[in-house]
Order: sequence, then C-alpha cells, then structure tokens
Amino acid sequence: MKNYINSLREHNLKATPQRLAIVDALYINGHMNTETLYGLMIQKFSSISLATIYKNINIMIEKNFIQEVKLPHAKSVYELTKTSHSHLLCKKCGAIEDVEINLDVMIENISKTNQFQIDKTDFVLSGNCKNCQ
Amino acid sequence: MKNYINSLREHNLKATPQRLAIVDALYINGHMNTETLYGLMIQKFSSISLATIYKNINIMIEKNFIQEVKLPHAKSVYELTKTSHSHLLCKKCGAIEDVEINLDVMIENISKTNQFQIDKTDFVLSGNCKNCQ
DNA sequence: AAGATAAAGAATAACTTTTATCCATTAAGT
DNA sequence: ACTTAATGGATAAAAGTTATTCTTTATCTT
Ligand SMILES: [Mn+2]
Ligand SMILES: [Mn+2]
Ligand SMILES: [Zn+2]
Ligand SMILES: [Zn+2]
Repeated sequence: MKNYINSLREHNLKATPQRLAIVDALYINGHMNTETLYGLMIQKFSSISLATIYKNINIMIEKNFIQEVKLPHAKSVYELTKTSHSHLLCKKCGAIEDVEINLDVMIENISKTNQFQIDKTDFVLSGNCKNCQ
Repeated sequence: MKNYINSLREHNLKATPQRLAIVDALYINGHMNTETLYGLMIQKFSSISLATIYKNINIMIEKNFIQEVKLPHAKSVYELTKTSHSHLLCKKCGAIEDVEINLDVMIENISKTNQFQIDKTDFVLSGNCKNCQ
C-alpha cells in the first residue's frame, strides 16, 4: 500500500488514524458507500462517530482526494481520486468495475456541435457482469 | 401538448389532476428536482402535500413513465421518459441539455472487452454552456 | 523534546430529505 | 349512479446529513 500519510498531507489533510483507515478501506475495496464504510470503521474504532465519516468524506471530496460516484437506483459510492474513468455497474450483484474509455474524440465532437465546453464526464454503464448473465 | 391522460393510463397510473400537472410541468421544463417541482405545484394546488410529489415521482419511476437523472454536485432531476440520451450540465448556471450521442459501437466494444452485458447508460458531461464561457 | 495551536474526533442535537400511516376523496370500471 | 381500489392531504416517523460543543491530537515551532 501507498504512503497515504504524505498523500493526505499534500492535500492539506491531517493524517489521523481514522482518516488513514478510511483511505485504506477505499484502497482495498475500491468503491464504498457511507453505510459500508461506517460498518468497517466501527470495527476498527469502536467509538467512531458517523459524523466523522461524513465530515471526512466531505472534506476529502473538497480537497479532491476522493470522488463521489452517483449510481442509478443505488446509494452513491466513494473512491480514491485516480485518472478519469467510467464505471460498469452490475444490476444484479451490484458489483462496480472501473473501465477506461477514451472519450476524447467524442467530447471534442460534442463540444463543437453543442458549443459546450466539457471538462468532466460521469459515465455509468449498467447491466450484467460476467458472473451474472 | 400530448394527451397525457391516456399516456398515464397506459402505464397503469390514474390520471389525477395533480399527476397531470406534474407531467405538464416536466413536459414544459424538461428537467426538474423535487424542490422546484413542489414549488410549482403548490401554486396550482395550494394544499398539495410534499408527500404527494414524492409518492408520484416514485410510482411514475416504477412504471417507467419518468426517469431520474443523477447529477454531480446537485440534486437529482426528473424527466419524462424518452428515447435514451445523455446530458450536458453547465457547472455555472446549472442548465441541463439533452444530447443524443450514439454509443452503440462503444457499448459493443466494451461489452466484448469486459464480458459485461450492457443495457443502460447514464452519461453526464459537465462544463460550461454556450452562455457561460 | 516540550509547548502552542489549529484541526479533527466523539457525542449529541438539529436539520433535511424521504417514507409511512391514516383517513377522506375521487378516478375509473361496471 | 354505484362500487371500489387508488390516490391525495395531513401528519408522524424514519433515514440521511450537517451543525455544535467540548475534548483530544497531529503538526508546527521553538
Ligand atoms: Mn472507480
Ligand atoms: Mn434529459
Ligand atoms: Zn453481477
Ligand atoms: Zn451555463
């Protein structure tokens, strides 16, 4: 695992044990919602407050350390910020996979056609994963 | 405007005045969140309950009459179900535009590459609209 | 290595958003 | 018209999120 202490500090976030545990959980699990994240954290820190989860999620989003991923018919999940990517969501088992899709050409076209300057995309493709079809 | 009385009935939804007003508002405004929708409805029906808004949104989604559109850093909006399309979201003024993007070839490729059967996409492109750049 | 201090955690209340309940009303089929 | 299941209104309850207060601590500065 990466050195998240410095990584947090570079984002002006104090490297507290709680915060490191959250980051670690996201690193290991990839995408988590507030509920599952709290469920995991309460095991490590028996007295951690749910408010701590929310406060950290919010400030880490603010500092661009993590990202929210909004999913159809499901709670949002959070993940460590990485290079821009899209998501595959299995409607049956709920699995979420990262997928690299090069959208540059498409964005360029849409940008011109619609006179719209695009600088971010949120792309979720839903269906059935390998194991669920 | 279309005949939404029959359209509702075809989806097994009783055509009540409240429901027709909601549909009409969505038809006119395109995309609305619960707050703005309630704000409009309360003008027409001074005693309408916020719960009525929620109940109708939920049942209309269930019957596939409307769709929820989840947006980054903003409340979800709702729209009448139409042919699959993507959305342009202006980060500055909040405007939402429909945009037709043919994703068939891309989906076909991703489907094969990832052994993932895709049957729905949620695609939001954010940036600055024509008036906001 | 202490000391100072701003940031963060825990506990809890408050607020926001959404859903459930109960009863009155009504759309729609007969 | 009559019947009935569905819906609306009022309200309470539940779920989700944020604010507040005080204590603790990570980090910076001696
Ligand atoms: Mn991801
Ligand atoms: Mn749309
Ligand atoms: Zn699956
Ligand atoms: Zn704009």
